[in-house]
Amino acid sequence: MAQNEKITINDIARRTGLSKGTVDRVLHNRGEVSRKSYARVMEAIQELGYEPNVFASLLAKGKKHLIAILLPAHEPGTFWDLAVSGIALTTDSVTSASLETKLFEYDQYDIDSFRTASAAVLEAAPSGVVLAPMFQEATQAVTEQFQARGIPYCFIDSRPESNGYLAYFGMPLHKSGYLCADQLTRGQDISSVLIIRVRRDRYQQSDPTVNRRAGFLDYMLEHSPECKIDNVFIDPNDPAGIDQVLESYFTGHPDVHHIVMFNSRIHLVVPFLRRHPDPGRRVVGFDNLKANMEALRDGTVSVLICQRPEEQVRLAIEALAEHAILGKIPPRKDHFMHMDILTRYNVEDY
Amino acid sequence: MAQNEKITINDIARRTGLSKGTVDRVLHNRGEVSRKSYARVMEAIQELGYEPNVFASLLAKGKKHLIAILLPAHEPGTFWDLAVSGIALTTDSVTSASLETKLFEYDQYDIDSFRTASAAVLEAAPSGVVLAPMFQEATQAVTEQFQARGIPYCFIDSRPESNGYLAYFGMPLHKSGYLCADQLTRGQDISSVLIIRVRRDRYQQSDPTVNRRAGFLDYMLEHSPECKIDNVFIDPNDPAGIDQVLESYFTGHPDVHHIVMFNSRIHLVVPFLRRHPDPGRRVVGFDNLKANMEALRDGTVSVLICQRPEEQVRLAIEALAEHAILGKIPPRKDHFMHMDILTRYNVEDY
DNA sequence: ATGAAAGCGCTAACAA
DNA sequence: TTGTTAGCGCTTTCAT
Repeated sequence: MAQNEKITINDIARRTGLSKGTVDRVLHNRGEVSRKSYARVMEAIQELGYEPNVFASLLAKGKKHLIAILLPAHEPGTFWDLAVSGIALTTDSVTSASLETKLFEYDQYDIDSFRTASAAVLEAAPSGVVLAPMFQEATQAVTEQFQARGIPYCFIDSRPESNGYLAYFGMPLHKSGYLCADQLTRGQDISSVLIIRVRRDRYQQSDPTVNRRAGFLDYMLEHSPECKIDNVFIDPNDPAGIDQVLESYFTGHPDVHHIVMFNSRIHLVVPFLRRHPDPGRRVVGFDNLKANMEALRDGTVSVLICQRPEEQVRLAIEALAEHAILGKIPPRKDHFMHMDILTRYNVEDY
Repeated sequence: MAQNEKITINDIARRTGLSKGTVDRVLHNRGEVSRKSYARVMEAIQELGYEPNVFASLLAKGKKHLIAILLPAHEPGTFWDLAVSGIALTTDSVTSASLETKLFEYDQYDIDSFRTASAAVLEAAPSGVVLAPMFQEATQAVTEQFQARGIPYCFIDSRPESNGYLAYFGMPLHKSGYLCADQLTRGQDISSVLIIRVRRDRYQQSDPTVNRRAGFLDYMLEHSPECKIDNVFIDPNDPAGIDQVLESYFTGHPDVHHIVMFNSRIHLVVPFLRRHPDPGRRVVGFDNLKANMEALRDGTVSVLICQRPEEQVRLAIEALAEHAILGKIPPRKDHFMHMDILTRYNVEDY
């Protein structure tokens, strides 16, 4: 397959009787080349099987590419904290010599902070940006800017309906709800489930959990149509309130042993569950937050469905890097990541 | 953190009043440098915060590193077929410009073919080798050769007791048996299990499944001590015989609904199971062979526990590459990979 | 023990 | 439109 001796642009210059300069021009088709020369060069490239030497190229241009990462602030122990930790994974030490990443954070409950952060990204004029679509219109607005300036961008976690992105890396949401239901019920008939939800304010946020919930309900309808499904709402910032809500629910429904939560915050209810043990209980949540994993270890949570957010950002960065450095376009746009099932017996090496 | 302007060996040459040549000598400490110069250079490196430019380095030496992959022949649809497919994952297009991989295959049932393949590897004088320890002594023998010649090597899948390897990537075997038992029983009490085993000949092979089985039995002892555990042996090359064995077992034990197999070949019994459906049956196997995944999809197999062999070889190659190109030593030697739990509801995106 | 100099393959600025 | 040339940062050979 590989030529025995490496073909260089010198070889193809000689072969065509043109100069390195001209060859380089056609290689990066930056015009200023006659049709005829162009054709000759292309032909020689084919025949000789020329392949550019990335190292030489990178060395010669000596550019550092900037990849901007635009995400909600990563409070320790949150989902976004996990995602951010993925930035470090791009240590592909070689690539990294010509890559620089910069994190732009915003308050996921404050659309203005998002706008500010977006402006900063544009200001930085990166070669690519990784982002999660939190605020629908505002996201739409920035990405239009990106397109106008020819800056490629990748979505992670979820993905708007728009179409100009280079690639998307995330979990298939509807399916994840389906899987979640199967894990909760173990494929057996159950009579009642409690869904714990976070009260959402009118933040104009997109809510990825609605699809998840839909998947869950679809499964239940198909497999356990008789099952009674209750919903309860909690406020993440009010631990006492959480206790109260659960306390009152469970005194009213001592027979409910199946609990599920569709976002990453199952850990919020763990303290209550720990104080009210129930050997017959089964709890399923999402995402490998540290607090969640701990609850898995001690058995408070039965199953966690995870999506490796770090991998998602790593892959997004890599896609962008390959695009910036080598001009590659990912063959597929949408990359649905595998959903990992975590139990106490396989958490350790995650 | 990063210096504003990139520091080069010229900078440090100038700073020390020495030449590029000398600086290079200390950088790669290849002697021929006076203590004094050495110290001066080291000091300057510290002060200026010099970091080598990988591209320039690679360009200048223009060497291609060869990584040898020494594995059992990858009959399509087998475990090793999956592993081999991981070689392609090392397309880290940048790195790959200076990396070449070569696959050396042998018959896993023929120790002589292994010896021949090993010899070929040594002949090729690679910069690193990835291997799985199939034959204990023979493996010991080659790796000693590797060490003698300063060739670093990584184990995948399993790992001998020896110690000279650069890194190991594989599944925690005992734990995988434990997890397997939990998935089979769903944490509930069960009264009987059938373990299907492959009759092993006296091939002097190492058998990774014994640890797995041990983990499984430990779990059962702890959680379902009353459970009756049967074993049945099949011959992979005799489909008719397989049917017969199962037929006769199940007519004698119609009450056994839990089936498990500790190697990657659960697909061997799938045809029989398909012909004898049992809605109450639960089957757990290992590894994402195509045939296994199919059985998962149609419900014949309930759960598959997988270890991403492709990832293992990718990681091993990368470790070797980093070592060869950049002289990096992986911080950890043993990398136990996460065990993926696959059900019909999350196979699709695997 | 050290320095000088010729590349590695490609890019980009400048001439022609 | 095309050719020439000076690097990019590092390695390596050959003098000294």
